[in-house]
Amino acid sequence: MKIGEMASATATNIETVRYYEKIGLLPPPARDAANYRSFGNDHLARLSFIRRARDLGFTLDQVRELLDLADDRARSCAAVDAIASAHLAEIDRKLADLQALRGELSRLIGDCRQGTVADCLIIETLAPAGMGQ
Amino acid sequence: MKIGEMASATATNIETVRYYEKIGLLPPPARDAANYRSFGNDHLARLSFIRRARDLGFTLDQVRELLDLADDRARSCAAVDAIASAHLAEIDRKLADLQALRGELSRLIGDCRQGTVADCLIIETLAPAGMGQ
DNA sequence: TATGCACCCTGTAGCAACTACAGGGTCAAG
DNA sequence: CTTGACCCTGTAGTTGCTACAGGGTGCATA
Repeated sequence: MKIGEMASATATNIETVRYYEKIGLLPPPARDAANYRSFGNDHLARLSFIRRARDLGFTLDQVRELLDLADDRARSCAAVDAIASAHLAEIDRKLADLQALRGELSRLIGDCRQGTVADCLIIETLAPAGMGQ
Repeated sequence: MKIGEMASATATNIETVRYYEKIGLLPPPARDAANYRSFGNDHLARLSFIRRARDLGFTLDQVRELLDLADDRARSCAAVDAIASAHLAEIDRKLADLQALRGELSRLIGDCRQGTVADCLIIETLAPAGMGQ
């Protein structure tokens, strides 16, 4: 199939497919007479894998590792589990950060009295004492 | 004060200070005889403002808007509130995404039987039916 | 006096993971 | 024969920095 077909089959941008090829995540496909890329089902499967892993928030480097591991069917699954667990820990860290942020920000907004900037508590919180007058 | 002093006073990288100047977030300071930047308290206050806003997750464009608003002390605080509220909504969106992701990923990891890759459920979930054998 | 060290300067390239052109070729339909 | 939908390569832009390379300044010490 041509690049447009494979891209839309995986809800991927055409440029992104070419980008994955360029960075070695997708092997270079055969070319037809017009020099158009000609992908097979193996490419489609690999691209689907990449997309799913990306949707789960894995980095491209992690995807690369997962793809390598997936190719070695006899190997222990432990390495796969390690990558996924590391990723989960990272997500938990981000969640905690974001939740703390949300708390601070919503407290700030809740305090807003809708007056002028001069006594805006949001600005006041951001500005160090004495700034701007 | 020189750049190093201001940077350490605000827990900012020296390069970041120069970067903020370059993109117009900090006004260019005076220079001394050796062409070193010479910052005043107004610069320090402005940089503190920027850092606090960044710590709250505002983008540099939002910080720029907030700084503009903060300078206009008579203006209504509503515009400030709008920026902060938009940011809060964005954080909530990210939180929801991340929580959904976390759920999927932890379910995946919980299912792992620690066998070989051939019957690894993580790989199986990522790979489309029939890939890799 | 030399020299070592901490500090400063400019300018450019790199990171992640794409996205968006510019400038061109190919192919089938009307 | 031209219009439109595709495809190609290659480069530059995005966000918010960070990391050099290659140089200058200023003070203390041997």
